[in-house]
Amino acid sequence: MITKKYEITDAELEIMKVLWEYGELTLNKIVEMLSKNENKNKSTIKTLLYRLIEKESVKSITNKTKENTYKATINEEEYLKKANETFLEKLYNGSTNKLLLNFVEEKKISKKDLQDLLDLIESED
Amino acid sequence: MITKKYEITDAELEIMKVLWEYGELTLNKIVEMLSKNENKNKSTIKTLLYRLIEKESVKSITNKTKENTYKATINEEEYLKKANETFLEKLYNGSTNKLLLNFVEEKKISKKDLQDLLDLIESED
DNA sequence: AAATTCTGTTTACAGATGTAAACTATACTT
DNA sequence: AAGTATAGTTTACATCTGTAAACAGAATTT
Repeated sequence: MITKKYEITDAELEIMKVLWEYGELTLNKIVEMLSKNENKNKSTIKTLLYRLIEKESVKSITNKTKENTYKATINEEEYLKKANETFLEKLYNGSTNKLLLNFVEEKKISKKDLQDLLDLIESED
Repeated sequence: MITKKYEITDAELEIMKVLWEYGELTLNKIVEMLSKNENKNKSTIKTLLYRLIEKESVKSITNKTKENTYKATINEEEYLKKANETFLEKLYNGSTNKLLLNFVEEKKISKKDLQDLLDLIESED
C-alpha cells in the first residue's frame, strides 16, 4: 500500500511544524500559532489539515470537549531524514560530500563549524 | 522585473542537468542523453524545453543546419546555491549547522568526511 | 425553542506540473 | 513538384497545490 504520509507540500509543512513543536492542538490553537508567522485564512488551514489527515500524516482526535484535537502521526526526524535524502538525490546525485563542498565554497559552513562538529563527534564516542 | 529563471520544476531540472553537463545541444541529443535515465516521450521533453525557454532558463539558437540548439542561460552553481538556500530555509530555518548535525546523526557524514573537508580548507588558505 | 454561531466536512477554483498530442512550416525523398 | 517526414510551436488535459467559500450538524445565546 502506497502511503503519502511523507509527501507534504510547502503549505502543509507549516502546519506540521506547529504540530511537531507543540504536540496535540485544536484547530484554533493551530491557527493561533500559525498567525504569528504566516497569514492564512482559517478556512485555508482547515483544508490543509484535512489533506494531511487524508494522507495520514495527521490524525484527528475526538474529545469530550467541543473541539477535536489534531496530532502528527509522523515525527519530524523521520520526515527530515527523507526530505534530506530526496534533496540530496535530486541535486547532488546522493552525494553528501558534493553538497558539503558546495556549502563550504559558498561560505555557508566555516572552518569553525566543521571543527565544532568534529569535536562533538569525538566527545560522543 | 520578476524572473522565473531559477524556478525550475523537477521534470525541467532533468533537462537542465544534461544542458549543464553537455553544453549546447539539439533537441534530439537532449532526448538521447535523457533516455539513458529517464523514460520520457520526446514530445514531453519538447514541452519542458519550451517552458524553460519561456522562463529564460534556456535559450534556443538557430543554426544553418536544420536543427536548433538549446543552451542553459543560468549556470549550475548559481542554481544550486539558490536551491540550497531554499531547502535550508524551508527545513532548517536557514541554519546550516542544524542540517549538518542532522546529517551526522543520520550517519550521512562521517568523521573522515569532515576531516577531509577541514584539510581541504586548510590547504586552501 | 428559535436564532445564531461555531466545528467539522465538502466543494470550488485558478494556477502549476507532468505528460503528450495536434498543428504548422520547413526539409528531405522519390 | 508532390508526398512524406521532421523540427518547431501551440494546445490539451488530468492531477496537484494554494487559497478559500459553502454546507451541515452540534453547541451557545437570547
